[in-house]
Amino acid sequence: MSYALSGARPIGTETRARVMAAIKELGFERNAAARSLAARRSHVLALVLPTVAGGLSGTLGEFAQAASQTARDAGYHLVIWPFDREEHAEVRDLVRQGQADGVLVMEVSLHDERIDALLASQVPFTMIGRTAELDGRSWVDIDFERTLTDAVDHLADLGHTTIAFVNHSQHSLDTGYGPTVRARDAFHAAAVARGIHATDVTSDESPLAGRLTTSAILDERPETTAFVTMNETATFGVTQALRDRRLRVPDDVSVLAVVTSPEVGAMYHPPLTTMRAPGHELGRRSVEELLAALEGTAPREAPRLVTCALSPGASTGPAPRR
Amino acid sequence: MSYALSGARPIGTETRARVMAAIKELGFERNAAARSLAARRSHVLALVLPTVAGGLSGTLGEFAQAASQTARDAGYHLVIWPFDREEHAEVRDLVRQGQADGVLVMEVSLHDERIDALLASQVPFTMIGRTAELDGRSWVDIDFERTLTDAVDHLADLGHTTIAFVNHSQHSLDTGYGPTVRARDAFHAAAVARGIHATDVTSDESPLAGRLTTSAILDERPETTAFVTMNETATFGVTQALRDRRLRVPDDVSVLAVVTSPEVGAMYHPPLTTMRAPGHELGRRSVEELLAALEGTAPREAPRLVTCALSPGASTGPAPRR
DNA sequence: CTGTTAGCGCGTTCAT
DNA sequence: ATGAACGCGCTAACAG
Repeated sequence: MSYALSGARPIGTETRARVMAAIKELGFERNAAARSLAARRSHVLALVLPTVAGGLSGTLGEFAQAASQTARDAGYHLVIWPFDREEHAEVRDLVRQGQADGVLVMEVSLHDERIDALLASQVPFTMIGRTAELDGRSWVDIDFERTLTDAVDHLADLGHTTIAFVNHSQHSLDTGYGPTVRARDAFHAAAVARGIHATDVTSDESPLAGRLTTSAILDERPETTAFVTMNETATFGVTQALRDRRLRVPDDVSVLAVVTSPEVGAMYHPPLTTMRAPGHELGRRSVEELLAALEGTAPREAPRLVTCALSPGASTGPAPRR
Repeated sequence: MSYALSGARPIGTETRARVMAAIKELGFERNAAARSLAARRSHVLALVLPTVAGGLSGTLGEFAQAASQTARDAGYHLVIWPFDREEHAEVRDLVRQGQADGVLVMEVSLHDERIDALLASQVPFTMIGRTAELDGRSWVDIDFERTLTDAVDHLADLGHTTIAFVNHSQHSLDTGYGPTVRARDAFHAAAVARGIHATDVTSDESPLAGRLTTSAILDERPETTAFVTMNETATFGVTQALRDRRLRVPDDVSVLAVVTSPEVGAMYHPPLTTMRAPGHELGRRSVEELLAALEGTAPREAPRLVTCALSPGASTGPAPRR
């Protein structure tokens, strides 16, 4: 068939016109299965994530949109494929069966069996996040070190000397979830660098847990004047606990929510100062990485670490006089 | 090849064993493209939704999980396919090109061009929600009539006589978004039935909009003692406005959030009484509908309308004495 | 119950 | 610059 028309070799202008006309008239559509079979390539990228990863939150939406767009511009479809955590094999088989050409893996932990399976089968993939071991792996991630450093600096510059950090759950820490581990370490390092009295705690992803946690911190360290939170759900509890104690934000206590969005910050009163999760950038970059791996292009040395920018709200202010 | 083994016809126990052994040893995987080509069926169901439909919210997660599971049990993959609103043709072409066998369409409006395109091309689909016209269309939806009736009844039973309803945006009403239209109408009908003084307003999907809207209602109708909200984001503003005016929940004013989840309700203080969006049920039912259409099975007459159950919180109570 | 065979609709290579 | 032929790896239909 004259189907090389679809871009493969030089074509006569007139011939092309004839073909295009025929295509219109017959309402012709290229068959994806036949193309995939012949070309040995599905032109599908799979975005796999744990089932209901906190319910496909706002950040995911932004990420997926950017990734989707980038993929489309390159002639690929991005499809979101939810899997339970235990289904390592299924993730790998998506590619081995030719359903997808490559995989974007979200919510990776420091030791992630899905990644082991992918590596063992030589399946092309890019991680959103990082395993502990990195060589030979393609990834993009939030720069937690930089983000937490900036967060601590912001508060230290405002005169705060005792800062608490409300992290993700203990479970996520125990299972080696990268963001939890990295953020904790970075917070500590930044606090030491600025001579800050630091408290860090984990909290389950619920407002109630955040409230209890915050309450406990205030009991133990009443001199705490600032909270950095990296737990969207628990943050609701943090502000509740402050309200319970008649502590005003930001006059008595400052709250800085990191790796979230101003939109979420706007749900509070006053609106939270946030450090925005760079979902868009991560989405674009991760697809670029994966495509480079797929097409054998040299994995261009672009930044793999993306930072969260400070988005001023009304929840951080100068430390109160004592 | 003896591949009918994979379920198509009776097989000798021993033959089966031999084949299975060979499969293990060679690490064999069936090729999806070849299967699709030969069988003229991709075994993929596409869940299409507008790009960043409010950021793939919590309800979507629940829906997707259930749909995904149901599809898998039937030997299908459910893949989430984000599209911009304007890309009607692309949605249709997914199936025409054989990328997917059928489509689940989310966020359908009363007059939805995507649906028109699907109908014109005879593509199998099921709507999550309903167009105005329904015949020959497969759908499942939330029972807004019932939900709003239950909501009004709940509050009326508590003695409230003036109730305000905070709906989705004016834009969604203007563009004929089913839930917005149906909920408004149902609220009115229910209020009339119970002799309630009803106010209904639309609000943009932001806390600020919810706050201003609520404030305006309280100015105009200070006798309002209860709010029904169907706008997750704006509801944050509703409670802020009440707090601004020193109105206590539920002593002075009751708040009932419908078509949301107790988890979201828990982000409030006190926790909101909610009517839970039946994401799980909708996900399961919608895939069942679509599969019935695909496999030519008689579209079994199961309920297409699913109701939201009341989940008690602490934000509704008896109407205050005047 | 089991072995064999003919396409499915494209990409690709080989002629022209 | 174009047409023709082959085969991607399977399913389904047909013999045995």
